[in-house]
Amino acid sequence: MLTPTQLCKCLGDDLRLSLVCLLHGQEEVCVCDLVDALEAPQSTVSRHLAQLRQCQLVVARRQGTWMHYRINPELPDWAQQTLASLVPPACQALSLTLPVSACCEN
Amino acid sequence: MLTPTQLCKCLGDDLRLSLVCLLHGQEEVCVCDLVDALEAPQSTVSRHLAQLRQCQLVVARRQGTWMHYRINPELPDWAQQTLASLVPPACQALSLTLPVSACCEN
DNA sequence: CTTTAATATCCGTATTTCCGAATATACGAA
DNA sequence: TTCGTATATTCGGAAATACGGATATTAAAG
Repeated sequence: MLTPTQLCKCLGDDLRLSLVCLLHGQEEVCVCDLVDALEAPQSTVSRHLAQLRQCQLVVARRQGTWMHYRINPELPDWAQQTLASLVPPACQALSLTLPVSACCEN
Repeated sequence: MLTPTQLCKCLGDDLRLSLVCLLHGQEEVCVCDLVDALEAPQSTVSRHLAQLRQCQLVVARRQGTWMHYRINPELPDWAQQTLASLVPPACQALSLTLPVSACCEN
């Protein structure tokens, strides 16, 4: 189960916080779009996504070869509220452009 | 200025999150009480407090040889809201007993 | 000035975290 | 099958972080 310390560890890294911000804005985003948006190596993005998955912060859905990620909709209330407080200022601080443009159909 | 990533880094450690929880409950707490409450070496507590101070998460007031810490009352709204969401579940997850009993007379 | 108490800082070591190229895996199409 | 695309995992090294005993600093008291 997700603890406050774990959540903060997850969010205490620019790249992971960026991922969470990008996902927070919309239903689902696929990995290739995240790689594009962050201009980071695919292995780096994938590794951080795995970490977020392990904490249950995000969930993944496979569709063919694509993986679609989204914020875990079953997050406890305190975690959802934390994200709600943190994401808007984080988007600004990290200069993220939302929403992510979709490169992969669907 | 405090960024969301920095705040999360600060809170992403059991001992620092415990400190923040203990402080969030009351006006001011002095270092000796924090050391008592956490049963951690004084140098460790002091080092983490320095880190929290550096991020402006807490402020200190000297009174004689004692130092009294409190949550920075001028924290931006998003940070205050984050603490409000995070502290209650953190207190529980970290099994913290509040309030801290005062060993040093004011 | 000396001593004592409270707190901060230093510093060497141990641990954790991060990185990204290389490689592996999963899947659809031919 | 075999190939190509999307994504995940591995792995060795670099960088950041945590630890706590020893020491320094600060201030009150004698």
